[in-house]
Amino acid sequence: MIAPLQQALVAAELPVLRAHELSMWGYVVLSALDNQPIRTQAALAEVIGADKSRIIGVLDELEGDGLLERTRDPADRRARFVAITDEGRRKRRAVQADVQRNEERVLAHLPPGDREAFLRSLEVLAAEVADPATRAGRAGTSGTGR
Amino acid sequence: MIAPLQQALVAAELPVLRAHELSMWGYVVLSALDNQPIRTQAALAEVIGADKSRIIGVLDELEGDGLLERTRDPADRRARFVAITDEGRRKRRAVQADVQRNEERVLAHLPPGDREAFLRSLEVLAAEVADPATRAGRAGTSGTGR
DNA sequence: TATTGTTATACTCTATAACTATA
DNA sequence: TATAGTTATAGAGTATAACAATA
Repeated sequence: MIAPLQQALVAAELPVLRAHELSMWGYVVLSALDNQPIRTQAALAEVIGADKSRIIGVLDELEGDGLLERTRDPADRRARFVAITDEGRRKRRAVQADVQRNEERVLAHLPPGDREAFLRSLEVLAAEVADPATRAGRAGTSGTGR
Repeated sequence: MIAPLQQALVAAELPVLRAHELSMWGYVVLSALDNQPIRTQAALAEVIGADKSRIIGVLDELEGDGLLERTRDPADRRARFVAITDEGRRKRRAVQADVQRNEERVLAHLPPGDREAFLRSLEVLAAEVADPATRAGRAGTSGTGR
């Protein structure tokens, strides 16, 4: 049941992102950087659950649009700080507002009590899968195998 | 929040499917056929939200494993009936049992009330995205259904 | 030798467009 | 001409491997 739901949510959000000239991953990156400062690109990649090589084109584009800045770490000249700019923050929040409007429309037909419980449950479950150790022992869904 | 959740659920179910030597789409097809009889491959493809050309390899494999049968429609020799076999039904239900065990483990940490509301909401939302006409508030499918 | 960021390559899914055989 | 099923081709997205600079 979750699969078609996510599919529909993504489909509903794509036009919003396109209107702001932002890719899906671009939005994910800006959101991660707006939520907390992240030092290196590798750390950023891990936070958003992507491969480090996968976000490079995204970072190039965001930097070209002035939405973030990359600066070399003087202490370790291999690494690059990556930080969201004020303009990036503005754009991220504008997009987020539109996206949330979309989501509220989807949730509009749930009874208020169910709706609250649904969102609360989503947070619990998302935290659970993000870090299985946070909840009671060994959920065991982390076997990525490779 | 939904994206990583689905990702985790799929990741958790892949080993189950592999243990039963069944592909993701194979499971989807068997489930659709077990829920209701479907006449043509095109109709089946639409029910599961896939392109008609995409399920052919899946059907070939399922048929080779004796999990479903394809027979020509005598009235229209272009079309092929597609029906799940008893063995297919057995396999589908065995897999479903394992999959549900997985899902229950994920949901185990929700308070009972939230858990019920969560599943209830999922059903509402899934139906909503599957058939947007229901969004007007249980208007039913009285009229010309497409 | 190991690590950060980068580039290049290969693989998986998916969608689209031809092709056949019937109608 | 149109349709059901099939096959072939092309594209997006992703993962993996090789690479350069620095440690």
